Amino acid sequence: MPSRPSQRVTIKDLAREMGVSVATIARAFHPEADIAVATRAAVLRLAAERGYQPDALARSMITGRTRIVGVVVADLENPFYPMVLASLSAALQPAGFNTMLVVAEAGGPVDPALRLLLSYRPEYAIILATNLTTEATRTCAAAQVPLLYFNRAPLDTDARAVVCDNLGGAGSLARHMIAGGMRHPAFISGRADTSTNQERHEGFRTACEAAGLTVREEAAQSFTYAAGQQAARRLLSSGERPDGIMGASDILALGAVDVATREFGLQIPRDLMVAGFDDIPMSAWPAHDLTTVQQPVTAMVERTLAWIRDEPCEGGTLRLPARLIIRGTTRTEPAAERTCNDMKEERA
Amino acid sequence: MPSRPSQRVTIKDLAREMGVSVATIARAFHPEADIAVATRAAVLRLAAERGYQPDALARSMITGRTRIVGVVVADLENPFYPMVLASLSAALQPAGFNTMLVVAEAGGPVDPALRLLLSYRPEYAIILATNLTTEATRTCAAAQVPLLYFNRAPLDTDARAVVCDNLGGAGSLARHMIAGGMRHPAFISGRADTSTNQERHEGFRTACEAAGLTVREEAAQSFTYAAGQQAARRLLSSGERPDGIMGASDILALGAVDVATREFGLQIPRDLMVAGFDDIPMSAWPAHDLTTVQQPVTAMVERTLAWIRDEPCEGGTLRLPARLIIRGTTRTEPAAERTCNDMKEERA
DNA sequence: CTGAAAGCGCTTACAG
DNA sequence: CTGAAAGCGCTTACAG
Repeated sequence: MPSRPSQRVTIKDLAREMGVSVATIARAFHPEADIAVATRAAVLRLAAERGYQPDALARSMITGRTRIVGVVVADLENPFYPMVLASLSAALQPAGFNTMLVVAEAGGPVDPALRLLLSYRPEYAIILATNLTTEATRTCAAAQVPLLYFNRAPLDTDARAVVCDNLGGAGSLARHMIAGGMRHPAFISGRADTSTNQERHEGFRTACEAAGLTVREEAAQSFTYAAGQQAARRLLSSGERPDGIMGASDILALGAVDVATREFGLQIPRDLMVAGFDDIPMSAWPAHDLTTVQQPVTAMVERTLAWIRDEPCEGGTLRLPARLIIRGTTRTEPAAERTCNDMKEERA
Repeated sequence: MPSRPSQRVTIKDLAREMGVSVATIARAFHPEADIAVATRAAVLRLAAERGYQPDALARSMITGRTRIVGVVVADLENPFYPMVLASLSAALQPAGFNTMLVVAEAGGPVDPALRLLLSYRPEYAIILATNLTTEATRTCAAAQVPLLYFNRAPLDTDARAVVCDNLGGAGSLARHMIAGGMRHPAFISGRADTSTNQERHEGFRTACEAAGLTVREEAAQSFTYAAGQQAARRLLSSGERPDGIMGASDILALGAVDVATREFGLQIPRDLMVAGFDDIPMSAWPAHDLTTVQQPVTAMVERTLAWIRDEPCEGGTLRLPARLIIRGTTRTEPAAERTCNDMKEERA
C-alpha cells in the first residue's frame, strides 16, 4: 500500500502513473466518450484505488453546467418549508443536481444571500419563501440563471412559479365552515406582503361574502405559532367573538387553537371552529387534528423538476389544485343541532 | 443604456471595456490588493453596472478555498434537524460560507451523496445525522476534507464531533421522574444504531438502576411521531404498564403522549409521566407541554464555527451540557400525595 | 481509440 | 500602482 499523498490526487497524477494522457483519464469518466473498454476499466480501477474523483468545479467551468440548484429558503421555522426542502432535495439528487442552500431571514433582505449563491453559477434558482421583491427576479435575470418561485406567486408575470390554488382552497374551506354553522368568520394573517397570505385571505373572504358574512382580519405579522397565539388572544378578547377562524397557515391556526382552548376555555369545534392551510405533519397529529387545506407538495415538486428538465417552456405561474382535509377542529353541521354527548370522553 | 449581452459578463469583458488588464479588475475585488483608490472605484462602478461578479468557481480553483461547507442531513422529518440547519446556515453565512446541502434518507446509505458533495470540494463537511458508519470518515479523509459530526458521537475516536451530554441529560431526567414517583420506567428507542439513542438509553437506565428500578425498552425503530405512537401502544397494552416513559427524542415522546391520553385514556402526568429529549419547538407548545432535555443548539453551533475558524485543533468529541426542562408531562412529587383538584379545568 | 493543445474565468507571484 | 504570464483541474474539438 503506497503512502497517502498529502495533496488531493488530480487527473495529472493519474495520467502520470498510468503513462497515458489526461484526456484518456477524462474520457473514462464520460460514458459517451470514445475509449477502449479495457482502458476505461483500468482507469476507473486506479481512480478508485487512489480516491480520485473528477473535480466538479473544474468540470463546471468548462461545461458551463454546475449541476447546482440554488435554493433560497426564508422560513425554516414554519414546518412546511423543511418538508418541501426535503422533498425537493430528494427529487433533485437522482436527477444529478446538488442543492446549494441559502437561509434568509424571514422577511429580511434576500438579495445579498442570493448574489452569493449566484456566484456559484447554479443552473437554476428556486425561491422557497415568503416576501421577496421583484429584485430577486432581476438579480437572477442579470446573472442569466432561470428562477422559479415555489409557493409564491411573483408580481412579475413573466417569472416562473409553482403554487397551489390558494384562492380555491381557502374558498372551499370557507364554504365548509359556513355549512358547519360559522356566522362570524375571522382570518388570521401572517405576513401581509406574501402572495399566499393575500390569496388565502381573498379566497376566504370572497366565499364568506357570497354567503353574506363579513370577515374580520387580525394581523399576526409573521407565520409562527406565537404570532398565531397573540392574534387569537386579540380576536377572542374583543367584544364580538368570531365563531370560525381561518389561519393563513397551519402554524398560525395551531397557535390559535391553543389559546382558544387553554386560555379562553372554548370547546373546539363546538364553540369555535379553527382551520389552517398547508397540512404540515403536526396538523395530522391527533392532539391537534386540525382541519386544513393540503398543498400538493409532491405534485409541486414534480412540476419543479419538469421545469428543470424542459427549461425552454415559457414563464408564468403554474397553479395546482389544493385539497380540503376535514378533521376535528371544524363541524360538518351547525352546532345548535348537536347534542351534548358529542363531547369526547377522556377516560378509557 | 447598453443592450444586455447574451453571455454572462466575465473579467475579460470588463478589462476590454476599461482598457486595463484582467489583473487590475481582479485586484479591485480583493480588499488587500495593491490598487489605486480611483481605479478600484471605477472598476467596481462598471462592474455593478454590467452585473459583473467574480465567478466563485474559477476563484475557488486557484485559491483552493471554495467557501462551501457541505452539510449532510439525514432526517428532516424530525423537527430538531431543520432547527439546527437554520441555525447552522445562519451562522455560516456571515462567516462567508455557503451551505451545500445533501439530504440522505434516514438510515439509508450516505456515501454516494457524500461523494457527490465532496466533488465540489467543500472546505468542511458536517454530518447532521443519525446512523453513519465510519465509511463517511474515511471518504472525507481520502478527499482531505475535515469532517465534523454534529449530534452524533462517531465510533472512530479521531473524528471530530460536537454533541450534547446525552448521558448526563438522560440521567437527570430519570432522577427527576424517580422523584416524581416513577416505579416502572420504560424507554422508547429510536434507531438503535445511533449514538444519541444509545447514550440516552444508557443514561436513563443507569440512573434508574441506581434507584433499584429496571427499565423496559421498546424499540420504535425510527425517530418519528408514528413510531412513537406504535411503541406506546405496545408498551401500554402489555401486562404491567410503565408509569414513566422516556422517549429517545421529543418526537417519539409526543407520539407516546398522544396514544396514552387518547387511546388509553390515561391522565398525564397523574397516571403516567412522559418525557423526551431535544426540546423541539413543538414540545414547548402548551398543547404538548412536554418535559424534556434541551440540547444547547446555539452553543453547539458556536463550537462548530469555532472549529471551522481554528481548524488546527485536534480531533475528539466535544460534549456540551444539556439542560432539563420540566414541563407538564412529569410530576415533581409522587401522585399519591396529590389531590384531585390538580386536574386542569378546561372551562373558563 | 489516443494524444497534444487550447481554453473555461479567474488569481498571483514577478517585473517594471 | 499596473501588466504579462503561468497556472488551478479539468473538457473537447482536432489530428492521427
